[in-house]
Amino acid sequence: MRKIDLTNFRVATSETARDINRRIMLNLIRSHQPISRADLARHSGLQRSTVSMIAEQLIRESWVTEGARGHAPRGRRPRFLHLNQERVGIIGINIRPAATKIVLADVDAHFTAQESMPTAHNPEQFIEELCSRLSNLIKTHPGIYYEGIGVSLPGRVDLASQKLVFAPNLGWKNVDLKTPLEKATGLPVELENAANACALAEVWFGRHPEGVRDLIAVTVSEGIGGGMIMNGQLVRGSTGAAGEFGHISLIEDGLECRCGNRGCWELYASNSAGVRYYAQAVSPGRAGRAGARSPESIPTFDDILRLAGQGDAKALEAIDQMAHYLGAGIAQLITGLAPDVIVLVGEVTRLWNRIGPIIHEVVKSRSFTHAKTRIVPADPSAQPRLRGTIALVLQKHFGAPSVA
Amino acid sequence: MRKIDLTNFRVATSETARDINRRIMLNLIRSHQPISRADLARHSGLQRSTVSMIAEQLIRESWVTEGARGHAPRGRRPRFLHLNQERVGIIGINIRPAATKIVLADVDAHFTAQESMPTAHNPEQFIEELCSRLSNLIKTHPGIYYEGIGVSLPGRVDLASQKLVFAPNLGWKNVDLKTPLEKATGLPVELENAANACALAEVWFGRHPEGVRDLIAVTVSEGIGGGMIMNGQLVRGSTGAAGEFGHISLIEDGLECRCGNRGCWELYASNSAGVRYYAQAVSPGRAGRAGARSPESIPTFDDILRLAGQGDAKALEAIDQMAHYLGAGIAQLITGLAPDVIVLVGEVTRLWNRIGPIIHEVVKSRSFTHAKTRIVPADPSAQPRLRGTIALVLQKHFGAPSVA
DNA sequence: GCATATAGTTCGCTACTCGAACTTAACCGT
DNA sequence: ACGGTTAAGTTCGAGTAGCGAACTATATGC
Repeated sequence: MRKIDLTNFRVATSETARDINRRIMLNLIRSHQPISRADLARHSGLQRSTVSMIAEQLIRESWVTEGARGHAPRGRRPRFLHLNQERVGIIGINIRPAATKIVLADVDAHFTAQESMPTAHNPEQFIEELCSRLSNLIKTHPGIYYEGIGVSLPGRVDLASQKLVFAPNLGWKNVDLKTPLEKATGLPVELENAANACALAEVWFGRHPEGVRDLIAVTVSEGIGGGMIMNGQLVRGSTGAAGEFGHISLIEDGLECRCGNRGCWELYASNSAGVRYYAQAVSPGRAGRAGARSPESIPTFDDILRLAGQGDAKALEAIDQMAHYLGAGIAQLITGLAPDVIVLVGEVTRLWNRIGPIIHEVVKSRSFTHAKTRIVPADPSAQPRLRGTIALVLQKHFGAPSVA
Repeated sequence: MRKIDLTNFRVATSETARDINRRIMLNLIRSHQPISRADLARHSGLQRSTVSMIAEQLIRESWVTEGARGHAPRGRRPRFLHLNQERVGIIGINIRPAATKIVLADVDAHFTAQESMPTAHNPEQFIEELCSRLSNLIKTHPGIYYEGIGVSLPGRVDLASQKLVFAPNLGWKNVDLKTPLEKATGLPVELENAANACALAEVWFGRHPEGVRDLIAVTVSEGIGGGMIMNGQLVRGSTGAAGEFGHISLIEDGLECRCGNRGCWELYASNSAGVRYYAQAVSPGRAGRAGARSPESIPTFDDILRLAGQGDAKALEAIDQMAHYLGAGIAQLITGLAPDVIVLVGEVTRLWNRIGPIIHEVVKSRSFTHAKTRIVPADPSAQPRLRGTIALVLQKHFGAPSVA
């Protein structure tokens, strides 16, 4: 039960009922397609007449198409409905320090076009390049209803201004991406933190049972990020800063973090931590700064993953240590938030066979709660960040209507 | 934007619009009373005719009464509407190990009757006694529409079965309170964990600005409990176990907790911890179990609070240490969840002048986020747990309708 | 070819909101 | 005292939506 927000509510009009039932229909078609009108009526509890009216509307707006006739043992054969894959185009943009990916996706988050571009250090320059690529993408793919643009960012977005507040890995501060992109394309733009995008992707496209409404995505890369879905909706906190699990402190007097705190989770379980563990294992004497060594000799996290995959003892040790602390942090999340699912996102999940059992064991020994949280790795080939950007736009049509 | 739950949704009927607008009206009247129909129309954006229809309905159902005429500089004078204080009776029950309190409250959570009873060790016996007291309460207060019964419990309630899963301080396990109480009174019964009840009380009756939709209540007594409101609604997690912040681990290899984990927050910041700190300060040699001393010599937490209030150095030291760890835990909550407000509930808030600054300082040094979380003590005279039980029932009529 | 079963449509009824027109009730200046 | 002005509240016809019964369309099987 939600409290009505008197600073921001919407009254019901005569069209509200249709809006609600329309969204329910869209969702039922999405998850049961192909499906007949009669089955929709049975699943929803609405009258067949009402379902027919709504279906007609959805077909007119080409959200839905009427497909082949179905087979029935007796009686008139149903006419199946399904979502119109061709109609909807959603543009997803994933901005990362190394590169920015742009995709064109359909309603099922299948990518029909993909391209990559460098992420410029200068935001103005980057935006200019991005806008021209977007115009070009739209021009070369005509005949599509573009529903909007979703953007995933390595930083937090301010709720009120919709500006990127701070992205340490990009070196950007207070950048307004929304306005120029909307101007250049004429499409609505939704911005979201990368971890939040991953959480959305899992809820909307992940292979979780219906009824999973509390889910946490943990992104492990240079740092650790988090995205939370509680009661079926994204939790952003008062300013959009909720989910910064990378900076919860695991160790009271632990290592100093650039955030000002000590013992932050990401100092012990991120890819950077993995690199540090490996460096210490290789040369225990020179514990500490990896920067003290010459650049060539510093292995990347990818190197360590590869070595670990090949059975290198020291790489495995580093990975195991990371896994241990991943488990320790995840145990905290389970204790405090008791979600149905925690999804891990990041390169390290490639060694899930190795780290999965370690994580599960640590969690088991440290979280007493009766919550039966499943801990699973995200499929990296599914590109969770990009799929999240699609979910961001899809939500507007498939999400519960904002009412009261 | 919420995802529609296809396992549990409600379609809209022709009455849905009325239901939505009715709830909005009730909330507007609640927060602006006394208010005229015309002002309601202005605040809601509904037509005056629609407002009049709804108002008529609410008056007929005696949720609302028409009060005095207002004054206007020009034109017809408005007829003010306000909530009908007399009509609604909500019964609140707060079960604690020491005693159980029963209250009868009106719409504004003002208590019109209060009584206390011992909390029996045997749940069956307790329920029997409670039922007879409730029947008696209802009999002696006729002419009231009883809307329901809210119960606050020192333990977690299973979401599906609505049974009390486990209440360590009561020594109860798997107790079904709902069914017998509903049978005895004929009223709907809502159960909730005490910390969740406190969070609800703050959101519905607390003096926070409208628009506070993310709030955490932290209850400090023998242990530490937590209740979370995110996006304006209670977060219970997959099984109802969300909010067990007392068992997030602050210190990796800290003290062993009965939960099986180590370094749990409540071992360092609960009243029990305060008692331990004091014992250690008084006789540093015999660190550890307070049980080794004779019962008379063991000061209760209340004693320590009193001593600290009188300026006793060792009591103050114990309280300060508690405050330090309260701050450390709260910093974690702010980092991870970035709520608008954190409300502290418990006897220790009586020394807010002492502990407030310590908590704020620790939080400031440990949570880097840009979240501007306010940390405030709950007013103990307001009886947050009991008011929460009222909110629990009030929600049903004043909360957003469950739609889609 | 007729009984039966199921899918989908049509149509009158009811509930609801909108918005314009109308009624009611106050104040004010002459 | 009286009409002008203003705002509150009511009435009523139009539009939108869901319900449910009756109806049409189309399949199977004996």
